[in-house]
Amino acid sequence: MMQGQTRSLYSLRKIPVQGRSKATVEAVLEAGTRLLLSIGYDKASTNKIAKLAGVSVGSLYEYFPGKEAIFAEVRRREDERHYRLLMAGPVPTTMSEMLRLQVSTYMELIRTNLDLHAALIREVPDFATLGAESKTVSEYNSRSNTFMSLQSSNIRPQCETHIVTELLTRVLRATINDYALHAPERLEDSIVTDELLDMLERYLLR
Amino acid sequence: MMQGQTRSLYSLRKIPVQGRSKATVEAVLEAGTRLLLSIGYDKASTNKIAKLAGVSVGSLYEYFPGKEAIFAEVRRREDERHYRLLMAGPVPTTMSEMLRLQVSTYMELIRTNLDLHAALIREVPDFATLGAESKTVSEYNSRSNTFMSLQSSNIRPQCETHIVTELLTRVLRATINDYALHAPERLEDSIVTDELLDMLERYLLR
DNA sequence: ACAATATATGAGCTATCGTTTAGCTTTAAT
DNA sequence: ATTAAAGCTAAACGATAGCTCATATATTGT
Repeated sequence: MMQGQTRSLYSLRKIPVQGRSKATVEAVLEAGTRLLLSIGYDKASTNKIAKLAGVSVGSLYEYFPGKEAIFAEVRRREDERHYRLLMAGPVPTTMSEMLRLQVSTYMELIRTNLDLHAALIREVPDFATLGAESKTVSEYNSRSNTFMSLQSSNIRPQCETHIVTELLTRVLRATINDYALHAPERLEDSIVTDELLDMLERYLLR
Repeated sequence: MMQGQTRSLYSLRKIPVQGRSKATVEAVLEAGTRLLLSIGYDKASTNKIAKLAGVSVGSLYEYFPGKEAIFAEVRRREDERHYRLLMAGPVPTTMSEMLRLQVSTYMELIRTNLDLHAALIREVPDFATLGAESKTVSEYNSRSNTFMSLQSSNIRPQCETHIVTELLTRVLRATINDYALHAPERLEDSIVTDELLDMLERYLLR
């Protein structure tokens, strides 16, 4: 009499196999994004999303357990795009290049769709996208880990390296997010990028 | 035939004058805080808040235009507490002391009521508390501005000082917020405070 | 051709949302 | 003592939320 496992609020309920159902899912994601931008997270109900998508609510619930899952999926795709951008350019060879890659890539990601990212940062918790690591993500992570262990001797701070790495990552992401939400015009100002980078470099390097 | 001005969604609709109405407002704020912690922002409705406060919804709407205003007020009070903490200790005399004051005070503020602050950071937009600057806040700000202009010659970065100040402020706040939300246990680790402070100092000072 | 599976529909359910209102009680000022 | 202002109550409104289900159609594999 056991029911099926309790499913995550943030993942697909079932994966579409035929073409039309894939189209349904895409339409829902598209409409969800549009509504997120136009009326905001709170007022974007599943009914409205389905209507705008030209799909029945029933169909929506076939694939998504609720609206959180819709936006989590939108975010997941942006994350994917982020990692692809990180992999796209030349491979960094120095710590300094690595930092510059991180900063400029994340800035670029956000700047090319500022409103969407602002909404995602505000509304979609990042644990929503935890779990299922895509191929791109795990590939990047292993590349990154290898790089870090090679560079570890060039790092100034004396405390445990994972503390340092974590700090850098958080400062970078949180700060850029903060600008995106509260002072987006600054993201156009290369001085801010430069100063942030300068700060991270001075901290990290001898 | 003009209606009264459209009021802010985030400020009190009318200020309580008698003792019992002050008690009503306090009870609402208290209940709001409790519900925010127990069931979260989304599910904390005005009806539930009123019920828990032992007050009728009507009374609640007498003073608050909606639930945003309730939480905005909670946040305003925490902000006030923040500024009072900043003013409480000895006045900093060097840039380095100033940075340490900022970091340790904000950490302390958050750490003493982590769950509440996490919820506020997540849910209550900070523009909600804009406008009406309390006496404490404006007093602190003028003290701080005076200090900064005295110290400006000791600052390393060459770009405009308001860019630098803004960057420091954002890095500090956003990073600590990020730890509060995603890795609160780190806030207990003095190494993190030290490293963050180190980063800010190295950036700012010669 | 024929099942079996996948997909789509949308009316309609229950619950709760935010909010107003009419009437009642308490307090303060004269 | 009277009265105006301040405060309080709780029922009730319409709107909308999330979600299900009975039914129907499309696709697939054999």
